[in-house]
Amino acid sequence: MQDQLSLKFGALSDPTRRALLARLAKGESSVSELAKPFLKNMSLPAITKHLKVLEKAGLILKTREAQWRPCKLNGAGFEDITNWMDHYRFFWEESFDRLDEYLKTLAENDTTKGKKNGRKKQTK
Amino acid sequence: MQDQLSLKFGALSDPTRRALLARLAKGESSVSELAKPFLKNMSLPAITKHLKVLEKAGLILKTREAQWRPCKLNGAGFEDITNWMDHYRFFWEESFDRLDEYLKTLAENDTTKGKKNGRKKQTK
DNA sequence: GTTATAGTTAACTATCTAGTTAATTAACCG
DNA sequence: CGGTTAATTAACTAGATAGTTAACTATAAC
Repeated sequence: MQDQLSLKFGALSDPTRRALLARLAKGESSVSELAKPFLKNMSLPAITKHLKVLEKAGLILKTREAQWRPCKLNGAGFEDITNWMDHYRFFWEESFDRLDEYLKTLAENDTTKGKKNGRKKQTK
Repeated sequence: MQDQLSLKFGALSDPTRRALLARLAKGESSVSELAKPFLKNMSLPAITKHLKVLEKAGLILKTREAQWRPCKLNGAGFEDITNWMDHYRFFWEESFDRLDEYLKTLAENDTTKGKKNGRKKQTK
């Protein structure tokens, strides 16, 4: 898995790494601070490795400050995956349209009028 | 790697699978038709496996028609990854803003000295 | 039924991944 | 200096992944 896009998607395919990113989305943080919530489930070297994967993928940046290694999100690192995703956004939205149509059909048989297209993200 | 999001990102972390999706974005296709461009580099069972990964991740749908197994994109399967990405879109866009500002700075003092904060990590 | 086409499954292998513990490097503190 | 804190590196392991070839299933076509 050598190309950047594969490295990035690969990096995102692990829940621990996604959780680390979520934490970093709230602000810069040191390795041990980042590790804290995970130390019940895994060791510090495991976190070091996860961070290295994220760094190689270009999703985070690591700097040095005394004995700490503050990490932060690398916003620019999300560009290419976002661009890739955008090619498929159409299909996803289309699937909403089809759902809309289906619901409208249901609604019609119900003598009720359709509500207007509530396309929303967040389904969590 | 069990959760859906991990399955999806994992599925996307392979260039062959992304190429298969790109092909399917142009329309439904059978397994051997999909496989054709890859048969110089890998066997048909390899493609069967890749398709299975994509199917398990919910990114494609496979049906039956006589002896063929037409595959197509599952638009709805892209929803959760798109939603996940949207949480980070802000950071990516922010990085554009910073770049803008930086370029503006350059433009202003054309005779400048050093770069203030070397962005390392290429974007390739 | 036999043969051809489309695709999957089985069995195996090499490499990668995600974790471990133990040892090591590096910076700071008194 | 010696000790503490922060983090990495090394060496190893279990299990997943991506590929192989060979054998199999299923539908169609004669």
